[in-house]
Amino acid sequence: MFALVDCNNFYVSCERAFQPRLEGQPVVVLSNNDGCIVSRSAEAKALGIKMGEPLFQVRSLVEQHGVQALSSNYALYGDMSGRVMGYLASVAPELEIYSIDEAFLSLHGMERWHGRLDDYARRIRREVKRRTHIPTCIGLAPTKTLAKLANRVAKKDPALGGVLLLDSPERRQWALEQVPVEDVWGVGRQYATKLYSLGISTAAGLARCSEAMARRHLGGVVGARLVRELQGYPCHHLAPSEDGSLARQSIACTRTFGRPLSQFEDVLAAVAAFASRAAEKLRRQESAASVLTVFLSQNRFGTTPPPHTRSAQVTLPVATSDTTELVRFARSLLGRIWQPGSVYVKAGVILDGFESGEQKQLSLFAPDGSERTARLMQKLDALNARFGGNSVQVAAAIGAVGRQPGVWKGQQRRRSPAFTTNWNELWEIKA
DNA sequence: TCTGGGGTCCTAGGACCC
DNA sequence: TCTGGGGTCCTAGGACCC
Repeated sequence: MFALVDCNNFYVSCERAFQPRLEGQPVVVLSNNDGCIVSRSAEAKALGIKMGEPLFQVRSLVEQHGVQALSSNYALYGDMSGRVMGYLASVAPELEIYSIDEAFLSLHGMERWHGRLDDYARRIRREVKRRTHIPTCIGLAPTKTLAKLANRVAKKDPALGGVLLLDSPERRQWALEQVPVEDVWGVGRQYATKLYSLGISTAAGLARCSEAMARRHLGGVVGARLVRELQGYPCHHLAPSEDGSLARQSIACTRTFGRPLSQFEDVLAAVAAFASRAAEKLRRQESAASVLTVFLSQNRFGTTPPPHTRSAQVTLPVATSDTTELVRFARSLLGRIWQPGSVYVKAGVILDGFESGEQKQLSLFAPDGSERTARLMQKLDALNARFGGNSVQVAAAIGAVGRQPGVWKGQQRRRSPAFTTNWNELWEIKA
């Protein structure tokens, strides 16, 4: 039996955990540059504010109803996520951290120790709330896809008290009939449109599909597995994370600038900073990358024909996690795609092609100096961990001498304090 | 005026080989 | 003009996820 634990309105709930005045209020959390809505409280949803909607399009609604709009504070959310996941890791033998606010648990055979699994889930839910102030819903079912579906039903139906267990054919059928097909895990816009045109509008309808039909219309083997999972035959297993961290196969750092940029030095400073961040993440998971991509985008709104994203990629002679080296390659790739006179709104750096364990052995014989570099990078990470953010950077990330630094950075006018992660912004308890 | 930032997996098709 | 039948590896792009 799988359990999916999903935090409700996670970013908003994190903010509320430290700002009780937000309780009961319509609240939204905004994306980078305060651009789009990425998390909504129930009250904000009730006002008709949609997920992913640009703030400026709902400005009047926000003002009219006094919606609290907060800039995102990822240091806070990451820290809160760690607390929730840390507790969940203690309630089941295996945990797969699926995203910042969701985890799959394997509860196989746990009835023996904990009695009815839905009762056990209710206790977990209560305890997460008590420890972190984060509300959750829990779906329990024989497959991951059904656990997602159970979770979704539990979330929509208050009578269920946040927990739904699908342990009989009747319960399962009942739940499948509740859920529109577009809300099934793995069915996006394209597939939903296709399914509706085939007369399939609910999860129950999709579960009745033949394998041939699923293969034909839903991306081959992906669709076949999806239908099997809805029928109760597990095709996806748990990918447990040993220490709570996830080893990624690619690492990206991309941002929309605070304002459009046309000076090479300004964009270079951004790209160098992105490469540095990506290298940091890379070292944290003890990987080394052999493929580096840099891209630049122009404004994609209100222009015809749609403007391009230019990108360039290089395969490195030797996989590395050395910031200075990655920044050097990133700079040269940027030079390749840079077009003087163009105006750019966004850039990004992507690391790929991580080396495997055996390949890493070879680096023992890497050119002289690699060990020195490794020690330097350790010190760099330690300093930045201790003094915060970007205390120590490579020069290119700061920008040319005499230029204003970080002009690519956006504004976060509505950010809450970093209650848990910054000494200067600790939560104050007034006596 | 203002429009996010990460990730995953799979497939098709081309290059290349025998 | 006719011009096999495999196999592998790689990449670009599409679809999905939160």
